Amino acid sequence: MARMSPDERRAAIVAATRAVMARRGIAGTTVRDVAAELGTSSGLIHHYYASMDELLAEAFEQAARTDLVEVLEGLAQGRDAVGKLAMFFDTYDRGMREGSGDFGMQIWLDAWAEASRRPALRRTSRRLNEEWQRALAEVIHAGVVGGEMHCDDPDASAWRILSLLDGLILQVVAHGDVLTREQADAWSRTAAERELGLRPGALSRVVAARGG
Amino acid sequence: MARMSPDERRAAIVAATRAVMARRGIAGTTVRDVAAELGTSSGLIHHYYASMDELLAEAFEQAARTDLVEVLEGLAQGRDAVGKLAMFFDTYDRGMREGSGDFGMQIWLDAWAEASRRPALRRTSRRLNEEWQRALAEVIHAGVVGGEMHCDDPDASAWRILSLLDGLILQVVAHGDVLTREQADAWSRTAAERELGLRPGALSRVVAARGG
DNA sequence: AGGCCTATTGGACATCTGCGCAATAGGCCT
DNA sequence: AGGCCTATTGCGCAGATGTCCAATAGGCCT
Repeated sequence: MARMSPDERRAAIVAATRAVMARRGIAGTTVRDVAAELGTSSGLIHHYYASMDELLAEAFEQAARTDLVEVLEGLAQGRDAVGKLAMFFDTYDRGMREGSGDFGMQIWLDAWAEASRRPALRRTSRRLNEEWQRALAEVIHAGVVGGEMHCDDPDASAWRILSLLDGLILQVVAHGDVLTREQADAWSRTAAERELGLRPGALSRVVAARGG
Repeated sequence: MARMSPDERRAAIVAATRAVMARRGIAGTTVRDVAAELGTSSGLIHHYYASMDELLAEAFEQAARTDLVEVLEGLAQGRDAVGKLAMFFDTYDRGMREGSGDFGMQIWLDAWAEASRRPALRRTSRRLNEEWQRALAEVIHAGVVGGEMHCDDPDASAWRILSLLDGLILQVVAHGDVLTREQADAWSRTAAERELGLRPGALSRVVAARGG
C-alpha cells in the first residue's frame, strides 16, 4: 500500500474501522477485518494503535461525534429555547431515518453493552452521553431563564428526556416494529413538553418529513 | 460428576449458564466457563445443547422471565392501581440492587445489542419486553377506569414509563456513576406520576430501602 | 451376574483473536 | 548518489473459542 503520512494513515484506519463497525457492530470488528477493508496488513494497525480497544473507542468517538455535531448545529438554528428544542428532535429524527439508519443507533447499543468490558470505550461512550445531556440542559436552563419553560432541575430533565429517547429508540432498533420510529419521535416530544410545562404541540416537527 | 437424568442435567446446565451470564454477560459466556461452573466437562454441554446460541437463548429466557415474574408478583401485592404501580417500582429497584446487581441488567444490554444479530435472542427479548409493557398498560388501564389516574393512551404511557426506566438504568449500568441507582429510581417514579396525572410523591417507595 | 444403554469424560481439532517482531521498502534530506 | 528514518509487510506466537469424538463408567434391565 502507498506510504502515507501518519495523520492521513490514522484517518484512513479510523474510516475503515467505522465502515466495518457499521457492518459488523463494535464487538464483531477485528483487526484483520479493518486491515482487509483498508487493503493493508494487520501489523500496520498496531503500528498506529496500541490496542484494539483504543482503536474501537476512537472510531466510535468519531462516528458518535458526527451525530452529536449534527444535532448541535440543528440546535443552533432555533431562535428561542423552544425552537432549539424542536430542532433538536427534528435533527435527531432525521439522522435516524437518513444517515446511517438503524446502524447509526446500533453502534450505541453495542457501545453500551461493551462498555463494561472495554474501559476506553466506556470512557468515550460516557463522555459523549454527558455532552448530549449538557447541551440539552443548557437549552432548558436558557428556556427557564427566558420564561419560556418551567423546570426545577434542568439537569434532571435533560437526563430524563435523553434517556426516554434512548429507551424508545432501543426498542425500534433492537426489536424491529414493536414501536415505529414515528412513535418514538412523537412520544419523546410529548414527554418533553410535559416535562417542561409547554403546551401540547409546542415541540412538534418544525420541518415536514421528507420521506412520508 | 454424578450421573443425572436428562431433565435434571438440562436444568443444571441452564442454571450454571445463568450464573456465568450474571457474572460475565451474554457475550462473555463460554462453554468452558459453564462447564467449570458446573464442575463437569465441556463435552457434556454439547451432549444436551446442539449449539452455544441455543443454550444462551434458553438461559436468557429463564433469567429474564424470573425478573418478570418477580415484578408481576410485586404488582399483585398492590391493593389499587397506584399501589400496584408503586410496588412495581419497588420490586424493580430492589431486584436491581440485590439480586444480581448491575450485572442482572447487563444481560439486557447484551440482549438488546445482540438482538440484531441473533434471531432467537431477538424474539425472546422482544417478547419479554412486550410482556413488561402489557402488564404496565393493564395496571394503568385499570387505574383510569377506577378514576385513580388520567391517561389518554395507556399503551403509549406504558411504553414511555418502561423506556425511560430502561434508558436511565442503561446509564447506570454502562457508565458507572454518571447517574446513581437512586436517581434512576426516583426520576422514573416522578415521570410516571406526571405521565398519569398523579400528585407528586404518589408513587414513592412503599417499603423503606434496606441498605440505606 | 451379565449385558446394554447412555451419561460423562478429556482431549483433539480447526479457527479465530490481539499482538509483537524482524525484515523490507518508500521517500525525504544532505 | 548515498544515507537514514520510518511506514509497511507478513508471519509467528500464545491463548481462547465452538464443536466433535472415541473411550470410560454408572446404573437399570433381564
